[in-house]
Amino acid sequence: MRRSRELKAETHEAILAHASRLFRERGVEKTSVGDVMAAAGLTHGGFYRHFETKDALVAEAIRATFDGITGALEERTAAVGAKDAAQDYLAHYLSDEHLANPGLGCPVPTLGGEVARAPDALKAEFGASFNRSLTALARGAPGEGKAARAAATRALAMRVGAILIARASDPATAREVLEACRQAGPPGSGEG
Amino acid sequence: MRRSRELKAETHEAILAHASRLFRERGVEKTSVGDVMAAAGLTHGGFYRHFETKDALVAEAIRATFDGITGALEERTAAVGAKDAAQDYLAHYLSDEHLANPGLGCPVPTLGGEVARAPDALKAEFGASFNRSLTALARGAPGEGKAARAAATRALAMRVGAILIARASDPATAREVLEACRQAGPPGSGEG
DNA sequence: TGTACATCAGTGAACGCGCGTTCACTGATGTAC
DNA sequence: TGTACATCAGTGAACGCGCGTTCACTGATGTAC
Repeated sequence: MRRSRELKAETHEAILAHASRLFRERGVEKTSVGDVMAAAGLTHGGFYRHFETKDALVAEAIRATFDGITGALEERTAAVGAKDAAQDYLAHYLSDEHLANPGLGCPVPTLGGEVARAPDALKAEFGASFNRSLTALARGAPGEGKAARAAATRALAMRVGAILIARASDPATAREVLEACRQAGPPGSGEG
Repeated sequence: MRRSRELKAETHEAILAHASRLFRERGVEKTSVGDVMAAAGLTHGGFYRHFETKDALVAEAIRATFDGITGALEERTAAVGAKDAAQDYLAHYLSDEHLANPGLGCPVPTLGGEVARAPDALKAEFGASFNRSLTALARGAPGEGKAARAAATRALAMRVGAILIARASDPATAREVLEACRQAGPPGSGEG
């Protein structure tokens, strides 16, 4: 049953993609290696031909998830400019769609808590990946250099907190929190 | 080995207090019933004289944790006024001390992700408890009624996101994110 | 290009382990008289 | 107030279960000649 190199690479990507989604939907601890492999249409035993341990998968999946966001921001920046790309991203962040689809959304609210308790190596991976996304976002923030980056950081932090609170609460509270944060406007515009 | 009613009540409170701390430090899933009981100086078997299930402990611990914050805010409001109480709380939120001590800190960054994936009943408990804390905080925010509450929500959401990102990242990224958010100033002051 | 052999992607049973929960038990506390 | 009995807080062994990981195996792919 040996597969070709190309098929193996496809399998590797499929495992990563399903892991990325499942980790965000259910959390890392509640997602078993078997869950990920079954989602990819495989059995659990073959997992170790692709990753040394579950922890290695977690690190690679986190990087892949952030890289997807960074890449999408860069593509959108090329298409409509950095400012609109950043504002679109931040507006969508507080949308009902993002609220309802953690498996397709930002990994910070979904995985941040678990990563915070993980070994330093994973935090380094998370921090580095997060930084690349932040850099892409900051290109669309008002001001120069550090000031723009700080404004983007504040804008993103508020939205991360808002989504985290909203997802952990009843629907009425979720609505109120998102509504309050939508009123903040774009980064650097006062509150935001 | 039966204990008096008073001793049982003390045991109950001790279990709750240790659970509250351990859940915030390690997460709910990584904290076993045995861990909590051992921290309280007991063996695991007796747990079920106090709580029907681990889930019941989680719900009670989350309520107790938020109630502690709400109570502290109300005491501080009585002592120094609502505005200073709120500003002190928000300033401390972004402190290195809060960053380094999740077990003593706000339960939103530590437990929000796990609660987001929990049954609706727990989300309702979390939302209701969070709302009481937010109400206490909003008494110190500028403006009236809904506007003050919205300003307090934005100020808190930004800080929740900041601490979540900082704890999940390497120390350099953590420092940068906290520094950027400390520059936001008090709620309603522009960025907040 | 064709052949013989080595490699290895994926399978599925099995492992050791920690978990939440149950249960028989102990003996101090609570209660009925 | 004193006594006899019922209750039950806490103990520690045991349970069933799901998990991450290992391993012998299969057979298609890769490679050496």
